[in-house]
Amino acid sequence: MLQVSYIRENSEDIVKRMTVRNIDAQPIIDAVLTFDEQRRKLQTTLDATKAEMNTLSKEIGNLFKSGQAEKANELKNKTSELKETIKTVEQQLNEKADALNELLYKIPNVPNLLVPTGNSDEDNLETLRDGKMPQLHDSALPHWELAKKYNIIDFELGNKITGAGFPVYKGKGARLQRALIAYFLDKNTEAGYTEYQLPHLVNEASGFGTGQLPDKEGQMYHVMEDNLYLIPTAEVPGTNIFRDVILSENELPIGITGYTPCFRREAGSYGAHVRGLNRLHQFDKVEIIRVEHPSKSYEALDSMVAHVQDILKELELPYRILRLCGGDLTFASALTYDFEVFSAAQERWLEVSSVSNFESFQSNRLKLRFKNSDGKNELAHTLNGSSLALPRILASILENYQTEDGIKVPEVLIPYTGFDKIS
RNA sequence: GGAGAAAUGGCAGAGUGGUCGAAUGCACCAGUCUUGAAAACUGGCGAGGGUCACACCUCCGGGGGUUCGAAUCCCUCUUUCUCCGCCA
Repeated sequence: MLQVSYIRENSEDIVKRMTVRNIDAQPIIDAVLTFDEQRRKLQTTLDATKAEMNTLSKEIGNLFKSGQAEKANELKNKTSELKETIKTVEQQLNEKADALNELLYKIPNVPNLLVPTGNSDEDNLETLRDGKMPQLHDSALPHWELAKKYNIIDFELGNKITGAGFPVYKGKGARLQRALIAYFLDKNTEAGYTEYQLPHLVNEASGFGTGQLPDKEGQMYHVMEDNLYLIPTAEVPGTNIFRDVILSENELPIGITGYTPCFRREAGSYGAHVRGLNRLHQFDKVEIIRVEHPSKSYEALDSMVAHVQDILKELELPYRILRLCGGDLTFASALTYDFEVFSAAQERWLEVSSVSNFESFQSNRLKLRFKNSDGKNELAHTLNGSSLALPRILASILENYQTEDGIKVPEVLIPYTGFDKIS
C-alpha cells in the first residue's frame, strides 16, 4: 500500500499516473486526504488530553506521597472527565484510522512512467522476441496428448485422487519436473540468489503482508482448523521473511530463491484454454525475490529480466518479453515484464514468468525498512519474479521438442534428467 | 494432546503500582589518544505518531480489564522452554 505521506505530497501526480491503469483516483485520493487530516487532528487532541492526564496523575502521586490525601482526592475527581474525553476521542480516532486504512488497501501501486496505457493483455508492449520457432511434423500433438502417448502425466489419475487441476507426473515426466526444478535453482544460485526452503502454509499476518489478504482470500486454499493458507506462490513466505525487519544499508541487496508448489483455487476459470498444464490448482514454481535500495531497484529489475532471458535461451525455447500495460498490471506492481514462451502445437504464447518491481508498495505493508546513510529508517524496495514456473515450460518443451519418434530433452537438462529422449 | 515455567531494547539481563522508555553488560556509531589499529577514556545508541525544530503522545509478546497512575495486578490469546504422550 502507498504511504500516506507520499499521497499527501504527490496527490496530483498520482492521479495523473493512475489514468494509465484506467482509474480515476481523484475521489479516493481526496477521501484519503480528508480522513488523514481528520485523523491527525483527533490525534493531536488525544495527545494533549493524555498529556494533561499524565501530569495530573503525577501530581496525585506526589500529593499522596507527601501525605496530602485530601488534595489528591480532589484532583482525582477531575480525572474522570478527562478519562471520558480520552475514551470518546480514541474511539473516533480508531474509526478514522480504520476508514483510512480501508481506503489505502484499495489503492493500487502507482505505475512507473514506462508502463504503457491500455486495457487488457492485447495492449501489452512487446519489447523483445527471440529464439527459433520450431518446425513440427504433420502429426504433432498438443502436450496433453503427448502426456498420454508417452505416459508421463496423468490428468485423470489426479482427478481421481484429488480433482481437476492436480495432475500426476509419472516416470520420465516426474523426472523431468525434478530436473527442471534443480536446473532452475542451480541457475539462480549461480546468479547470486540464496536458496531457501520455505513453508507451504502461511498464517494470516503473512497473507496481509504480501497483499493476498484481505481482498483475495478467495484465490487461496484456506485451512480453517488452524487458520492457515496454502501459498499461491513462494513470494508469500519468501517476502514475509522480511516482515517487520529493519536492515542495515550494507545488507542490501538481498536475493533469495526457492522452489515451492503453488496452490491456487482459480475460481471462475474454465474452458479450452485451461486444458492440460495451462492452468492448474497445484503447480511447481521456482521464485526469485530481491530486496533492494530504492535507488537500485530498477537496475535490479533489468538484471532479473536478463537472468530469466538467459534461462529461456539455454532451454532454446522461442520467447517474447512484454511490458505490461496499465490495465494488465497487477495491483502491487509498478512495472512488470512478462515472459511468454511459444507453444508450437497449441500455436499460442504461454506466460511462464512475471517479473515485477513493487517499489515500496509491499515493504510499506511489511514494514521492511533499512537504515539509510542519514541514520533514518527508509522503506526498501522489493521485487520478485518466476525463474521459472514449471507447467507451461514443461508444456512448451514437450510440444516444441517433439519428433516423430519421441520428445528430445533440451541439452542443458540432460545432466539433470539422465536421459535425452522420452519415447 | 496433558502438566509446569517463561516472554523486557541488536543480544544478554535487572526491574512487582508513581520520579521507568526502562539499570547494567556486550555489540554498534562518533570523538580523544595513536603513524594506523587494539586497549583505555568521553559521548551517542529502539520504534511509530507529531513538530520547521522542540514540546507532547504511544509501544516492555498480542488483545482486553482494574487504577488518578500498569513493564509491574487480573482475564484472554499467541509463542518459546522443560516433562509426559504420540510420531516421519
